[in-house]
Amino acid sequence: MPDLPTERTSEISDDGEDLCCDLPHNGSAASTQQLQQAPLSSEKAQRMAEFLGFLADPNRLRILSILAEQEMCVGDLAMAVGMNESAVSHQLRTLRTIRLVSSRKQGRHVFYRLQDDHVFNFYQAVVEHLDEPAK
Amino acid sequence: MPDLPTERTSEISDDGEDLCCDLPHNGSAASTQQLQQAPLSSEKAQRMAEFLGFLADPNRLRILSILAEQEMCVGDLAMAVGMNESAVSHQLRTLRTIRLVSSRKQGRHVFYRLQDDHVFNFYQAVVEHLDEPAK
DNA sequence: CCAACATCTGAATTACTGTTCAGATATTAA
DNA sequence: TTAATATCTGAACAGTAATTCAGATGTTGG
Repeated sequence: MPDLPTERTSEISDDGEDLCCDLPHNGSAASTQQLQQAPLSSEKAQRMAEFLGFLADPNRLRILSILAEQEMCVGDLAMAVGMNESAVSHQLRTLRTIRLVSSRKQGRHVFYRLQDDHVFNFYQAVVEHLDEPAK
Repeated sequence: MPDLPTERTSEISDDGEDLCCDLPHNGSAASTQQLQQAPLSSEKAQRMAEFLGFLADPNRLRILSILAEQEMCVGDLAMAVGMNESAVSHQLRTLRTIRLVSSRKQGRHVFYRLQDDHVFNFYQAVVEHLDEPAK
């Protein structure tokens, strides 16, 4: 894990009386609390984190990047991303569970594809996000 | 990242519809591989996963949701999200390290805010994504 | 100076997640 | 039917990440 060079360059030291922490923190919860809309509800934050978490894996992203182009079966996917089939199958189960992909069976093969345009669009958004220049 | 060691040596077995796996997988890579573009490079997938992974935590999202509204210091953030200050500080260090937030020091307080509009916009995109109806 | 406060840090514990392994299920050809 | 293929599954393992804890650093007021 990267570490930050512990930057501690502050010369400001006027008595910051004007903003929030005029009182000791643990006693003045109420006064502090009225200042904004509540943070993301725990429940919603949970859903968001879950969704992002499912996207936040290199191998899953590579799988999705392929499925964004074309439908593909498990074995070929495994080959394309360089994982063994069991691992791919596990990941696909995950992706299927949360409805990021759907599947259709044909003979002994199971073909996977992105669940819908919504998924595709979001995937594209992330790609473009990181493609941006001067990041 | 291991390669698939499984050996498949068999024959064609068509069931009337031809898509990919007419041949055992490892022999027919070329025919299978007419992907328009290679899957996401490992390196890029890694970066994407890293970025998404940093977002994929309920507490970090709640912190960001607050900072999307206004600058805030550590103690107040801790109170707002219901974590102790040490945990928040750890998370903020993470967020600072990857440049999702920046900070300014004022007296004994350190105020955090979103690093830039880019971060804000992406955060909003995720929020809207999950706000969508009939998901 | 000292005491209270705000934040930060490292280490340890805990919790989570992805992969591997061994084997189960299902489909098809011979 | 059996053998080969394709996929799936659960359990164990390994690596990673988040939280807690105890204490360190820096800041302000008395």
